[in-house]
Amino acid sequence: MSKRFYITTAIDYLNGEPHLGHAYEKIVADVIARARRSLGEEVFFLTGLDEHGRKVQQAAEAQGKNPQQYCDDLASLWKAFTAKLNLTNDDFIRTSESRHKAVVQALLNKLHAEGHFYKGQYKGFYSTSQETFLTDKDRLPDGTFDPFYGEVTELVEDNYYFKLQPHQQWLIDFIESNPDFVRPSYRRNEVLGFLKNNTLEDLCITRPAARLSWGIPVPFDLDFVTYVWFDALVNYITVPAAQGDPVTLPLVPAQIGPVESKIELWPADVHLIGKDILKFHAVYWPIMLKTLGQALPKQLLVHGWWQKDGQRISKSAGIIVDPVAIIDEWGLDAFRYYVVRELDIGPDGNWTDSGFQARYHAELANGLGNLVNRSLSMLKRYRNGIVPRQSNELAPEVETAAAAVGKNLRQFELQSALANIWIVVNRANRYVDQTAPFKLAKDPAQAARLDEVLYNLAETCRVLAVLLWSFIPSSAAKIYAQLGLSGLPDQFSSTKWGGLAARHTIGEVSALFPRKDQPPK
RNA sequence: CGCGGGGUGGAGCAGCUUGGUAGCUCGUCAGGCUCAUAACCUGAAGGUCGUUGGUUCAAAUCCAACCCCCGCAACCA
Repeated sequence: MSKRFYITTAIDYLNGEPHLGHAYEKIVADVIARARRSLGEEVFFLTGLDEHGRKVQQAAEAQGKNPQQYCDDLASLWKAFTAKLNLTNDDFIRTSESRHKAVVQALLNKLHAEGHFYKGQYKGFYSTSQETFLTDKDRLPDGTFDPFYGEVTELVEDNYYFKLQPHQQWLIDFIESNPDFVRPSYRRNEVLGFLKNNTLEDLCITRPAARLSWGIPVPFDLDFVTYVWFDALVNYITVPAAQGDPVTLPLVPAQIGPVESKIELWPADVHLIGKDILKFHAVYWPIMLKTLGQALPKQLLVHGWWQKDGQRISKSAGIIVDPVAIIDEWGLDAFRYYVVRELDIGPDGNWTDSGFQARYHAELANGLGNLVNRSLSMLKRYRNGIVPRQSNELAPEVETAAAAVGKNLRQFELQSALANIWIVVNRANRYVDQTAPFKLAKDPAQAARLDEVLYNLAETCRVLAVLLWSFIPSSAAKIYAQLGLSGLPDQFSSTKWGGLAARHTIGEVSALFPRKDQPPK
């Protein structure tokens, strides 16, 4: 068995409900995963939750729950959300799971034994009421701390530190010699700029258990729990280990569950992350992996943030986009389509309700939906839904576009892929006008020509379903069903022209994306 | 001299890596069509591509300087 294409998302910190940003990242990952499978690769898609840390502990206490119970309750909500998004993840990691603890502890022991850690003192200003350290950035203009923090005292505590400084130079060299390691390139420049202009400070990888109990105990010193970021990053390798990936076995001497599969995953092909956590993934994670003797991930794909109406998303200010509400009103595929079409992977984007509705109507309803509807309706009406013999008039253009889409998908250019798909949609709509099948139908002498036109339209719809599969799978499946085809349009190779057989009978026709000119309420 | 992102017809964006008729969606105006989800198609108006200078036969695209906007505490991808 060969190594699978392994793609991960960031694991979401469990202190609230999923919002637009979470949904976006997961959908992008899912589109990439589906596309790779469609292109014939074996894929493993991982997402999950980051559950440890002070904020979770506090939130649990506020609700009178123990942290595990609090996490279990919220985790079921988040898992339901992945289903809501129709994600095809192959596993779902939770950092409070025993398999994860086992791996984190094994890695800590290994690194400790090899001398990568040392015990040192941390000195800082500590707010007892908020249970947090403050820095100079937290000071008010007059130098004091906000009364919100209560009594602030200078506190000294022991912690374990991970030596990073020895790793700075090779990491710079690695990033410079691997231009695709961080994408887009401006994010790569950002990391290089940081590494070249700063001396790496050692990473504090523990917290005193007396102060923070909700974490993974440090196996060689039970007075401490693991720092959440060290804990969280390891998730990417926990799952390969749990799946029996041979290259991770040296890290986990103890078996951590049923390991019959031996799926080869590591190194990850893509870590899809937000721009805010780039440093953890581009600096700390590579160093951790290198010291563990593991290969580095092939690529960090860094996406931007969404704004809403030009303003930063903010729960406290009520500036939010609730993905569940949008999906319930407009359908999942409309949501999946919009976020991928509107925002390229990299820049920040801006959600507006009017922009969403404009794309829904112009591109999904009027463009794609109407094309399928008019094409198949005419086939139904003029030929009783029976596919005429093959005609290749649109084949060259459709195949050219399909090739471009295939290339886009391989390179994670999802926005461009959709643009190329819509070239086909627009071409086919123009074709209807140019050939006017509704006029041909009135003239018995034009029957052969009408057959040609109807075949080209139906076959174009079929190819569109295959091209659209990764993005809007339910709608792509609906197109296949309306064409009377069994199975799913999930193999890119079937974009090859001529898949519809003569004399095949299509299914029932209905609107894919109904217009909503009078929005409810 | 902190770091980064951005400034393209009325709105929102793509194009810039690998210089060579400025493209997309919406909106506006005029026309066509009637198969289809008041959908589709055609044409038109509208841009000194932030400013200035440079490289070049040729720059939105490369280089330099400058101007303006946004993000970099927390909730948060």
